[in-house]
Amino acid sequence: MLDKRFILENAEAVQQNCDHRGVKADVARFVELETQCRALRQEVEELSRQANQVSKSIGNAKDDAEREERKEEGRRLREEKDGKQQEIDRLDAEAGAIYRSMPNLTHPESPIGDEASSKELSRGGTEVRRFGFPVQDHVELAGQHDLVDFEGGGRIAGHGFYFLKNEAVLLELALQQFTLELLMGEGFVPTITPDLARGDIVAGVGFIPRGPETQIYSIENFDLNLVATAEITLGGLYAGEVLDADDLPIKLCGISHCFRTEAGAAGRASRGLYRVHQFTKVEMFAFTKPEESEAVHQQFRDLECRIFDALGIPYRVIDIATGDLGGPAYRKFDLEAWMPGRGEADEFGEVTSASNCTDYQARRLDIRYKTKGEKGTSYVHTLNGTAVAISRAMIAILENYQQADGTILVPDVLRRWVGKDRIGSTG
RNA sequence: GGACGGGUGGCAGAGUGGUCGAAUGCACCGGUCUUGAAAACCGGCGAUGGGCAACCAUCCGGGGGUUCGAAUCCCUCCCCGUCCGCCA
Repeated sequence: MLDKRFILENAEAVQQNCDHRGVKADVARFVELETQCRALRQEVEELSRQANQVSKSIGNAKDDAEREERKEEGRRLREEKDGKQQEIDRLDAEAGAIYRSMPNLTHPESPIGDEASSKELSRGGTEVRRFGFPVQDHVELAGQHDLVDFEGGGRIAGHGFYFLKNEAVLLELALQQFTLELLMGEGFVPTITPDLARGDIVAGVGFIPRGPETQIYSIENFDLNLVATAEITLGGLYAGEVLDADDLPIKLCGISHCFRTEAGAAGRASRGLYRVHQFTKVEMFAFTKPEESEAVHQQFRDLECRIFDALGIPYRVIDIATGDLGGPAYRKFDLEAWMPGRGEADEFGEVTSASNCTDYQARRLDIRYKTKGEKGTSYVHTLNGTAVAISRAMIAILENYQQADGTILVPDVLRRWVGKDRIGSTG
């Protein structure tokens, strides 16, 4: 959510921002409705005041007749007030629909344009490898070493589900351990979050919990949804609360399973583990003061880079263009890892994403902070970033670390937990 | 899942139809006293929206209802606690 006052005072800039982001929102209409509502609210206030006065005067009415007369007057005033209130509710519903569709403001450096305008900012420390042998993709490698059972997953839950097996299981746990250790060293509080969340939390973070285009699975007969990311649970953690400024920034990381319907994604590059309905992810999340959020956003990006540098996987960092930003994001950096199995045309695949949502989510979730000795509260800024999404990291590891003899090396930093340095036998 | 008890200002905790936005205590802020601090005493102190201000409106878990009037009565949902059941 944007600040309504800001919209009223900067309608043109807000409209331009919506246009840049490819969002159809009639800002002028919103301003008109909001202005009407404000006037009506004044009238409702005045009627409330009068009605309250009448009610208070009933106690000292001199007889029953006067009492009845004043009751009638009270009834009349409340009725008039309710009528106007309904008018407000009607206008407000229309204004609210426009309001909710407005995306966050945008960082001045974000490239303007559609997906193709996104800008590469940098490359990771690991050079793209030249293979002297035919490259296999992760599905072939996983089959060869019995690491993933797609057929089994399909049988029990449908296409897009899978069993991890053998070293893939060890790799998943190793990735979690490695990432957690690194983040805890940076002051993140580790959590394992619920995998389900109530509808209001899901919506507050910015996902649509139900309906035809939803990306979210929901539980029948319960107001519960399978989370698409721990951003939902971590962001919702302090919904409705006023945090102490001295406690900021609060940096959390959360392990959760992530469930996505991937509605409408059929046909896109989605072989194997790339686009699945369930995976595990370690997510970073921060609540900050407004002036801190840019720095924390950079930190999130740097941590993502450190993780993939440590894993020895080549990647590029992308500054996402306005047309490709989700509603809550003010600015977004993606890491795209080199996945040689994807083929010449599209060898980089998204592995992480770090967004600064400024106060957009906080306003919707009502998360504020208060500075001791100062009056009033302000909205915090929220940030989220992928530390590691296991399924995609797994693709990158399998494909980048494959050897001429068909074995797969285990990245150095994971060997402690995997307990071996190579998947498959060289003999 | 069942029974009962609860959800009120930063916290604790009164308040069961009418000057209640709400006693009291703690915390907090200002002052007196003190070399300084503590204690004691005096004063202040909820949030949001509108207004330069006086002031006004709204807010007692969420939503709905009854009433001239609701923190208070009714319905409903959510959450917390205790006990019982079930269970890894």
